[in-house]
Amino acid sequence: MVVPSPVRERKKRETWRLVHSAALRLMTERGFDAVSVDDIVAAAGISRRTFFNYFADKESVVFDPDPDDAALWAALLAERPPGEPLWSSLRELLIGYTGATAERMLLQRRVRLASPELSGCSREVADRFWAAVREWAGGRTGLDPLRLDLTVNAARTVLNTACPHWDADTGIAGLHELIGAGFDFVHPSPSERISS
Amino acid sequence: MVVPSPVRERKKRETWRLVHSAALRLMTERGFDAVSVDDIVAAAGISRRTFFNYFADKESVVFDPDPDDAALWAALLAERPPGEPLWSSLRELLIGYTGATAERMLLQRRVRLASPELSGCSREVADRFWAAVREWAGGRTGLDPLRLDLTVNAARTVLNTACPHWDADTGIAGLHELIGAGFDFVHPSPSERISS
DNA sequence: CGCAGTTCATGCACCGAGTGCAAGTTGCAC
DNA sequence: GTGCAACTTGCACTCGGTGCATGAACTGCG
Repeated sequence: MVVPSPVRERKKRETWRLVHSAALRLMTERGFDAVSVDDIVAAAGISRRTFFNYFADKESVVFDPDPDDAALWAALLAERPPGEPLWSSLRELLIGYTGATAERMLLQRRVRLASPELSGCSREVADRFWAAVREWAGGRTGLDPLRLDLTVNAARTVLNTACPHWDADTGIAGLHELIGAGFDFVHPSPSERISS
Repeated sequence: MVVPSPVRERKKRETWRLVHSAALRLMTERGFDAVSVDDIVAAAGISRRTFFNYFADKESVVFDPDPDDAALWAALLAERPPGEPLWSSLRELLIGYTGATAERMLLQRRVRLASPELSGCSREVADRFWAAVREWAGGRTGLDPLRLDLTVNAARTVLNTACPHWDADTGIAGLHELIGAGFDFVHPSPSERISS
């Protein structure tokens, strides 16, 4: 992939957002299962096949990050100070990321409320995000792979646990409070056990 | 459900195990995606429709607990001493459960190795198990719902993180070592933060 | 401008997962 | 036995998802 020309890229992002917003609008109205891919492509004015060029599957249209998000989280990762403990970095990262994508967090929350059938699905934000986080964290700490994964996955669990407890009326600040409380509560720490 | 007659129940368990073992045998050979439901039912000698009477979907045949497991984990939960901290209870529970179902853990692990397409699927053991744990924990502690969920989900994360790191050659003892290390490392604790 | 190369959208045929329904079979209680 | 409930089965159908081949749109270049 040799950096596509800006026009193509712009169109792709436009189409992505068009399909995405059409899908989420329908899903907040009727729920995830009650909206078929054909409904989505009809509403978005594209072909069924094109839908699957943009999204690997139907769930992805809910959970995939915006095309611009990769740049966003890369920036957030880059601005973490060198010596900062991993757990603190992850907290700030999630605060920053959810803050910057607040509208989409709220949208996703609304879709979830309208779609109880999605309750088993654990990805509050996309897998690609966490893959990037995992890779970044791997190059920054002397932690062994097990503890590294434990830490990153614990952060993911904090977010995934906080989201269902979030009352959307409290706004993104309410979510941030829950995330903060979760990070304080879980807080993995190397061999700092209180009682054996 | 008014306690079914023993013959019916025995037959159901037999069929469950028949289908389950046929499915997992095929999947360890060819991988999850390369085995269709039709393959499974042909190997098990039942009808396609019956398969879906036993399993909600194809993934369930890998991850659903054995019919007897509910009794097993109920027993494990019952034998936790009254005053025991939740985190310790969860650790012992997972040690006990994975120990008692060691063969199936090893089988699942083999299926996963043969099926990279399952990597995104996060349920190392079934959802019903964790639902039962969550309910049990809820009646045992003064923790608020958020922290309760954080604790239970953290335990789940420990297991889900430990499993991919597990070298099956080390046997179930190797897995238990990883689980123990994970529980020591994560260890959610109410406001016991080391550094602000 | 015209041309070649690439990217992308689309239609089509197809596979496999999962469901609703209605009819048949099997164990159960009396 | 008879009647009832649980279970199995086949069938038709919907929907998610893919491979492929074709055509349109955008690209850089002379």
